[in-house]
Amino acid sequence: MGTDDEMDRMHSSPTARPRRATSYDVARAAGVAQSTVSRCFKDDAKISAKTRDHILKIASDMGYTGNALARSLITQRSNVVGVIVTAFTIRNNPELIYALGEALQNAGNSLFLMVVENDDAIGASLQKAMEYPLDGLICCAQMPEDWIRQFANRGVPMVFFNRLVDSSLVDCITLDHAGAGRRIAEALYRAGHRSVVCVRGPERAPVSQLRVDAFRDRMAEFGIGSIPTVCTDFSYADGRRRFLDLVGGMKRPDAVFCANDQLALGVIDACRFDLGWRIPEDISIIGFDDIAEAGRPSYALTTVRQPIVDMAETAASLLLARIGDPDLPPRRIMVPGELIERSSARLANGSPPA
Amino acid sequence: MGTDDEMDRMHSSPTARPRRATSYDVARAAGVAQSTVSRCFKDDAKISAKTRDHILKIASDMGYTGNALARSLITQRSNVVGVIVTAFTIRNNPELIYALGEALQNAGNSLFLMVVENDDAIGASLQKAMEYPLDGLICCAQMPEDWIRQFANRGVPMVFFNRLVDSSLVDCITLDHAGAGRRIAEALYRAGHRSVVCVRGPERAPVSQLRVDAFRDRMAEFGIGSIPTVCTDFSYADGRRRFLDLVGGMKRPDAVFCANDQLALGVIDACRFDLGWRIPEDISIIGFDDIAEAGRPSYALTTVRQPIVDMAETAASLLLARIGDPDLPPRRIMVPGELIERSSARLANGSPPA
DNA sequence: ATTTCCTATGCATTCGAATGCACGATATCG
DNA sequence: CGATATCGTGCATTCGAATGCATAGGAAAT
Repeated sequence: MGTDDEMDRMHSSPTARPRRATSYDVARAAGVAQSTVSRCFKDDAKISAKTRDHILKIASDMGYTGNALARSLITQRSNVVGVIVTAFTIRNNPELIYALGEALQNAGNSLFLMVVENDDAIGASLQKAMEYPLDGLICCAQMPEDWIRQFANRGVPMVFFNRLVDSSLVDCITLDHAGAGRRIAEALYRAGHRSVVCVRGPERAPVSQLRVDAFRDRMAEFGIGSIPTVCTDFSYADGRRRFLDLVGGMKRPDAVFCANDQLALGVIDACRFDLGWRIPEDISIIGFDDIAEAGRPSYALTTVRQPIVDMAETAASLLLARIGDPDLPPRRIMVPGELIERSSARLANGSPPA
Repeated sequence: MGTDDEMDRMHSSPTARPRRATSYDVARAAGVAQSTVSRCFKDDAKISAKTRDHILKIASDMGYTGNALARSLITQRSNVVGVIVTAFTIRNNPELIYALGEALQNAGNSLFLMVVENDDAIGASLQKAMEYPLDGLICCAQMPEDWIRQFANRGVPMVFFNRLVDSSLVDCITLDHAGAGRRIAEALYRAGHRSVVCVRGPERAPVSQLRVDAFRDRMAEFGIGSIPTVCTDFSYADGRRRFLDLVGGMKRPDAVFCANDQLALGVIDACRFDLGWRIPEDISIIGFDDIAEAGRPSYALTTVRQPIVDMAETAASLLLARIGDPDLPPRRIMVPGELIERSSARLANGSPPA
């Protein structure tokens, strides 16, 4: 014979969303108090082995699982970390997402992902991130100062990834984009290249700015002041197209510096398939990032390696450390980019190109 | 002169995590009840314009934001959707994550991302997903039957992506992998290819199985029963290496069917750079997915297009629809794969290869 | 057998927002 | 001017788990 309770449940409307068992349900079934059930799932709790086993058995029979929401509400700790990424980052560095996920999950955290079209469209995501009591935030996009202050006021630790934020309230990890840009300028100049062009990313993309501006500044120091440059959306197709537009009206340049590898691949294909130029005999091409395709023999792209997985792991541990101790001094890590010499550019010391 | 309250805050320990303003704080400051503050943020609430403006002003001054946790607890609706993806999916179809994120975010939902190394390592993520009261789940990995039943029991709508689940409890959307596999077999056979090999994904990867098994079955129907096949981890490097192992001990085959494009790119490079075989004159190569690189002139890979962004959007709307109405009949959508003919395979009717 | 002590358990409160209900104030009508 | 409807607000409860405090019960010590 069922109790009234059971009858109630059986006769409830078929469309009613099934209710999950709560600690009260388990407590009632086990003949103990709710607090005792709660204590079953804490390691340090003082509870007799007998009761614990009894309750655990019943809990598992009923399919009971703690409710993370209720728990977070009372403990003031959600174990959820927000991650903000741009469309570009997802497409260009998918590995980053996976590495962040692994690192955070292994430390017992969950990942609240916010995707944004670009750095300017971050508003709605930040609003969401505010309403959700996140334990921390890893941001791979630019964030306005006042938002940073708001998060800081609420004690939400933040780590910026490839965005150097000028604030003592947050941690940063970034590649040394500028340093690598200079390095490339030096390498090209030393190898005798004098007529150089640049294929940038979007006008306001910080990463592209840093890379290309440093390159141009260093070249200017070498006396090479005029460097034809074109902006793109960072994609293969746009790189190919705009490069063709750029060189359409000029003498063939010696070398091209591209703000990322996708662009460089586009430029390579433009040279090979549209212009009939040989690489690197006719023109040197250098990219940035060292994505998987750059290493393939069809492209063999000379580029700067961005150790994205290492950086992701570092970002995660920076954040976890600060969650553990909010009073840590702000840290800003700058990772050097390694120049990977393949065969898309003549970099060896030699006679200047004809 | 500060009030006592202010003094308290200033003298509190520097390590104390700052407390965010609650609806009670706002209520006190505005001289109203907490319930009135709460009503300010609901559209349908009956509240005078005057009070609303007054409260909203104070709320914004105090930097008040609703607490999504507390709200979800009482409304039984979290507006958070779980997404489970494998490492392979992230690497191979990063676009999927972005498209899902966009679709879900535009509908007012947030994304709870769980990354898993492969289909077998899904357990921990499912545990997390259970504890979190998610409004729904999009799963791009295989899930054991009993877990599916558990989620269903709790009324969590689920959509499987590229995993055909034999359960009336969930929705599915998947490419017609088998159909496309057969299609490729037909195309190759019709073009005269008789000596064919396969480069598969991991032994137990469902997607690889469907594609390759259907291909082999169809070939068998044509009387081509023995098809040398090798398993890989789905990566470029493994594809290249294992293909070389495979063909090392045999006469050059007419054609290769690869379970995905990464593998096909590896095979192409193996032919070109390791074996010196011309494509497609010496050998036809067909891939699967139509990733970005497949379309580039350096590869010009003939492949099956998987419309991943469309599929992601469909998956999101399937889920949102079911969240809105749990009694919808289970739907299983099978998307046809379009054969994209580029120049890595001879498919035109012609004389059989020498 | 009595006291002491400790362990295991229950009780009550808390986290922050949503909401049904009651009630007071104001507007509307006869 | 009084009766009634309407609108706005407050009160109290709820969601589900965690935890400080009180206490019952048993074991150990005397």
